[in-house]
Amino acid sequence: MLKTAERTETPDIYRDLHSKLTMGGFAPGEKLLPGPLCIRYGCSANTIREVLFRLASVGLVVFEEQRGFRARRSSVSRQHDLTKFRILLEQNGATLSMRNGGIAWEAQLTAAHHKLSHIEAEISRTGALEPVLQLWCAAEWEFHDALSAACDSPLLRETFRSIYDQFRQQLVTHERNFGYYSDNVPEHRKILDAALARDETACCKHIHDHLARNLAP
Amino acid sequence: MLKTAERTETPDIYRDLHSKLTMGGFAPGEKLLPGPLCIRYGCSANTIREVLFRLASVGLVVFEEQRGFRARRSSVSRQHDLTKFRILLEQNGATLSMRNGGIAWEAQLTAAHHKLSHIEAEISRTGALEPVLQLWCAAEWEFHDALSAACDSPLLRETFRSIYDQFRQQLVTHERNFGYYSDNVPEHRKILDAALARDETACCKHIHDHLARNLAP
DNA sequence: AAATTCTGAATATTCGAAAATTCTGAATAT
DNA sequence: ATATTCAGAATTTTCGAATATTCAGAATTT
Repeated sequence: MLKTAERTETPDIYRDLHSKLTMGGFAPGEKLLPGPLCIRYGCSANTIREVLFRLASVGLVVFEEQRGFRARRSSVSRQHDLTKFRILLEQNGATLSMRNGGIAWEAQLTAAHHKLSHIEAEISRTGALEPVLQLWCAAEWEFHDALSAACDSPLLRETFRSIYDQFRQQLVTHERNFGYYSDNVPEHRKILDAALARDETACCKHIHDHLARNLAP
Repeated sequence: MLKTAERTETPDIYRDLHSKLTMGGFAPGEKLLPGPLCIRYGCSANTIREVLFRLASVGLVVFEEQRGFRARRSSVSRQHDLTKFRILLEQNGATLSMRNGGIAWEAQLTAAHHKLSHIEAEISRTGALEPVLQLWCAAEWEFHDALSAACDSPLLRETFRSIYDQFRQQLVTHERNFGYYSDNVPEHRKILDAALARDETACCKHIHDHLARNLAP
């Protein structure tokens, strides 16, 4: 009924922190103190605590009994682990989609790729990622999500969402360009073509190659 | 410092509810009301809420904005999804373990199997699962966990733990015997032998066959 | 010097109650 | 009959304060 102007709704707090965590708004391992966050969002410690528990459940935040919450620490081995696990899920999701998916899936995947390639063409042309960063992130997720969209496994998709976000969170701490590479354009293309051609082997290979550079350092 | 006799520690509440949820202590979809649980454990609604959030993060409980917590609903399609995902993770974890694992892993796996087969022999002999139910559950988990123990992927293992528990939670609602089958004995044996022989194909096949009956109904 | 104990400050957790929301079923209207 | 409205009850969510725990550095002891 009565709502203070500065009061932020709980789901909004969740979204805002989620976005900050996946876009480099916190340093790896940084303590997430209820105090300052209460002030920032105009709510009580309990509400912050609840939101942080929910972020912990998708792996972006780590909770330790009696010592609060931290943004995930980053490490090379974690980067590798996330990459390998992501490859596993994405290859499997795509393979199942290629088997189950029909016209609707092809349309969804093609549409997602079209949006993404349009944005990536823009980035190549201007040479600047910044102005379209939000758009690019959303489009890149949408494309990769669409790959698994017809796999018919809620568990796989939910797990993939979580792993994708953690992967992204990890990446922004290591790389300057939020994980954007100019090679993305042909790579996304190859994945799309193989998927539409129902070439499981090729599609898995291209997914692997697309992500493999994160296994190097 | 001063602790009431009936007061239960938060980690204990978590463990107790976790165990109830995976052992059929709640009906599928049953509402988990803070009120009664507060009384049961002698704590405030907030503490219960926190524990339920943590159980939601491992998938045993479902949280819906403004309408509280429920034990997971069960369905055939969820059973299938859990089974397929579990097979994927377990095959992958075992395969990686066979490649990375050394003597220590073999020893751990053998030990886990030895315990498990001892208990299962006991069950076969007496025909009664009940008296050793807790032991059997722990041993069955330990064996399946040991399969992935040397896979060198914390993410895979953590995800597997969560899926295994949800699988179990699902099973107890459909089956009378908590998922115990007399065929378990030879099946576990085959998995063990293939793993020790580093026969990846055979091991994956036996893992699949061991779980495949959950894809039927 | 190294280890241990103390101590105040900072932080995390829990509480009991207030506020907001959803649910239930009876009363009314279509 | 079916649908809609509307209290009252039950439940969820949030709050502000009280309690308990951890942390960091000074003081003490080995």
